[in-house]
Amino acid sequence: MNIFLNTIGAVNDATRVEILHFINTNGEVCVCDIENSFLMIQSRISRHLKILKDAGFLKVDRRGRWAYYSVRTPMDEFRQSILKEIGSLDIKIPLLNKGCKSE
Amino acid sequence: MNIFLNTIGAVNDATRVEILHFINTNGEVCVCDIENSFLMIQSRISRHLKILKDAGFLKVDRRGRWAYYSVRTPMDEFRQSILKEIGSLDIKIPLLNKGCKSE
DNA sequence: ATTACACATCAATATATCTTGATATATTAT
DNA sequence: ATAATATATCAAGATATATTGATGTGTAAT
Repeated sequence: MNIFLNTIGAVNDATRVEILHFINTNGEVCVCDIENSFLMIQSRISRHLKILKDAGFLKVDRRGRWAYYSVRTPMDEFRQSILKEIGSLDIKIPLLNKGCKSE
Repeated sequence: MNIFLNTIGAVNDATRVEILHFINTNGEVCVCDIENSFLMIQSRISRHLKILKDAGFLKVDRRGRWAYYSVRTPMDEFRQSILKEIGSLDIKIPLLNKGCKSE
């Protein structure tokens, strides 16, 4: 039950649904890209990414000073059905706006 | 987005997941049966049933002074996948304990 | 070693949600 | 009409969750 509620709770927030859809659409992005695209402060983004990661939707790959987030693969059927449903909604997400000052 | 969050929010609560699983297991039940099986006060049950109904998981059939709740049919693929996932969890639900004082 | 950037976490506050008891409404039997 | 049962809704307090700014950690360049 706890795992279920954790999974469900992660997508029970408009901001997280948007971020998840953004990553699912754009593929691997780093935190500063999300920060720059959504115009939200970094700590807020970071917190939401942690929740989505802990719930099994995202994975992180740290390379250098950046943390690259992407949709976790492989993914179980239930989480896939949630992703599919989110994809079918007509959610407005910002354009990818690269935010890292050096690379 | 709002419909999605409403659907998700309805199953983002242990009590509601248990009630939903209970109805999915036992078929059509009336409110006093749930009240008597779960040993919860009536207003609490009623509130949760309303949320599950408004989220598209349950339907009501009023006959006489009773309100009979059951899983809504037909049900879209996404809600079905949620029900399926809940069914796969190992959720403890009480035995059906008929509670209506007359019938 | 120092500076700059990327990211994570903490603590306080704000906001939303759940629970509960009381109260209201509706139906049926007498 | 009155009483009893079934159900719904309201308002208050309790609890959980989100947001924010500050602070901490790690990496890379100078």
